[in-house]
Amino acid sequence: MTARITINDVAKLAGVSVGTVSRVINNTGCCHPSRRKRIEDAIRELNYVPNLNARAIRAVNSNCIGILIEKRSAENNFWLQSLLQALLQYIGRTKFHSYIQVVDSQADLNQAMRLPGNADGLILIGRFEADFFAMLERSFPVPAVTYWESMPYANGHSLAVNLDSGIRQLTEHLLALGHRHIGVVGNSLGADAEKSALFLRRIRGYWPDYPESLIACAEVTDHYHRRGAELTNALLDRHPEVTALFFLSDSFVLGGYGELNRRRITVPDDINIIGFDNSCLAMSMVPELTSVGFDFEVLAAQLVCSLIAAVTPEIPPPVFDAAKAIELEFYPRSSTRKVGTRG
Amino acid sequence: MTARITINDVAKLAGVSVGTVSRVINNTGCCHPSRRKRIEDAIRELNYVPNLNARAIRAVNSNCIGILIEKRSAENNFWLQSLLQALLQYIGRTKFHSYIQVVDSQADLNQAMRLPGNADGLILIGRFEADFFAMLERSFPVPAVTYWESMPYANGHSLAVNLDSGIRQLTEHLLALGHRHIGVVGNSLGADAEKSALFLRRIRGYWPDYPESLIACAEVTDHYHRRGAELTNALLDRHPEVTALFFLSDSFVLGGYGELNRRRITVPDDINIIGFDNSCLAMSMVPELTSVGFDFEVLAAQLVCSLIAAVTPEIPPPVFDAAKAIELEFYPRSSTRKVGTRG
DNA sequence: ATAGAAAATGGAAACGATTCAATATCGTTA
DNA sequence: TAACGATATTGAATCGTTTCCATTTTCTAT
Repeated sequence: MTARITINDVAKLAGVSVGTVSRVINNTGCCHPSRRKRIEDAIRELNYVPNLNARAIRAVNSNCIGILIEKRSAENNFWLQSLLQALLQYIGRTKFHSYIQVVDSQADLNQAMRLPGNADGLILIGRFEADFFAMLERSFPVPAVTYWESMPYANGHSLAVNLDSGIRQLTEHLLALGHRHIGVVGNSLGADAEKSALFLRRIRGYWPDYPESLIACAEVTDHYHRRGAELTNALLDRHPEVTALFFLSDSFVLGGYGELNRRRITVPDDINIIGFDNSCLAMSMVPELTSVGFDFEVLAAQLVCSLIAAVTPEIPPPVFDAAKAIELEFYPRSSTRKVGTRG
Repeated sequence: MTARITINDVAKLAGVSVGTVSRVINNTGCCHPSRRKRIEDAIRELNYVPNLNARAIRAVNSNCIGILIEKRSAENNFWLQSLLQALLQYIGRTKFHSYIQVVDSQADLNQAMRLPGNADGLILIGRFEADFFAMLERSFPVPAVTYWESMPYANGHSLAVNLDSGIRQLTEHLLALGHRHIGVVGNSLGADAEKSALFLRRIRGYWPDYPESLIACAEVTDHYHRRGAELTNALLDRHPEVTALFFLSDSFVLGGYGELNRRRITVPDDINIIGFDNSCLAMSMVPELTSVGFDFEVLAAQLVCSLIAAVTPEIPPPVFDAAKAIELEFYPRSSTRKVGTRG
């Protein structure tokens, strides 16, 4: 385990001072071309890589974005992977680098001591406790962004989400295909509650008699798959006439799908299904799942852009207008089809 | 954006020197109880959090484990999430903290400049190019562990995997249930090739006439789900007599499952299916997927323990014998059942 | 009460980078 | 050629921490 190569080694080999090397690396100030070449050669020859820790201590900004994921959000969901991928890809196109950290917002805040805290700004994914924000504000006073849930945090900025327009698109899609008996399977907690309420209001606008019993929601905190199967089972017993199922979270889809297979009900021939989240599951299933959800590339771009804007006030305004609400996109795929038609 | 609180602030408030504060925080050396309490109070009052960057520069070890994920492995697979979760959980029980970084092993190695490189050791997930190891060896001379694939890297250590014993368990399970016509769906590239070869050898031990046409493998680099459906389709056309399907990677399961649904073939009543990887998909499907794969908690423990052992030679030998090959576990679930029985 | 050992503490160097003030170099013009 | 401004470069201070060494305090045993 040889010693790590430092900027001093480079300076010595190139026969210049460390300050000059630093300036060449960061492209700040000028440098004589011949000298610059000598330094760059030395860097290449030694395989020098700057120590980002040392840089982060001294420099005003570390060019690092921290991605904090709430622990529970890291479990039992299929969209996280897609979002992370999009975030990392977008960050990769900027001058920033990033690290990911999973934090347990409920646990003893002492564990927060483990936060590297060298980031210029934070992207928060999932729902954090208020205590956590308080700790963040005191101990890591850097800008932060999230979406959906607002942040009780001075340096925090939350992107608004236009949930209702997504629900509207979905409702209109199903109605346009000729569906009337649309069942809903989901959680009665958290975001799902908001979704089902919006859906109910929407569909009653078209069909005032839509019965609440078509909505099969229960309090679910784990075993989403199994509960998805159970809820689907109960719903189909209660309303055998349903022609479409709306799963409020993709986590419920697999269970519901299994129940359909058990009953030898085929998608989309016998029944249409639609998900929510646009997770990787939606694209991986066969037939592919029609879904409402974020365009993760857009969401990632929004989050990163508005964070960078907050971190470096001198840069021009971000590509995306952070003040504008994020729209949910509608992704029609092969799990929905006009009623009565066959593939 | 107030200034960050440093160890100096704590020392001033507690009326001691920074050295003493540092010693109290790190529990190194002794400290008078009354003074210790005063310091701890000051830390609490100021919400002081040590700057891990500064620590990492000075200290011989940063108590940080870097998790490097090869980019392609982060896409289109369902086991990564389970493994990461297990890794983070296990690391959380040690004195180490961690960061995750997705690196594109194929991209210009300049992007490697973005590696924080403050880690005491690295856990590598996925298949990296040889160039990457060379870069790692020169620029980040810290111990690293991975599994399955061996590492052409001086400081690297790869845990061996006993693939064959996992295949044996699976084969014996299916034969014990009465299956003879077992179809295989998977990739003809990479690890899947190894798996199918081992399976073929195994099953011919019991059933010498097992025809190679039951193995439906093709070169797949993306759209695993769709290819899974296509391969399953072709296989069922060719061999309508199959009573069990072995999916070499869980990525193929969703597509295959969709094809079964389309044909109104029910699992496990009409056909049994078995996966490989023990991904979160296996537990999320209904019926739950019988699978062969790593017990991710064990794998995570092995990886972390052997890395920690490499990082701190003075600690007692790890809980797990790093020299011993990792066994694949067999997880019987409800997607397999004795032939001819009904639920 | 006191010597000596043990424990606790303070002060300063060091880690590897950036950055700023001071200095050196260069090219241009009077 | 000397003076000047512009540009390059150096050297040192600095960031927040750990760690070493010297010093002071406390404890124990005579």
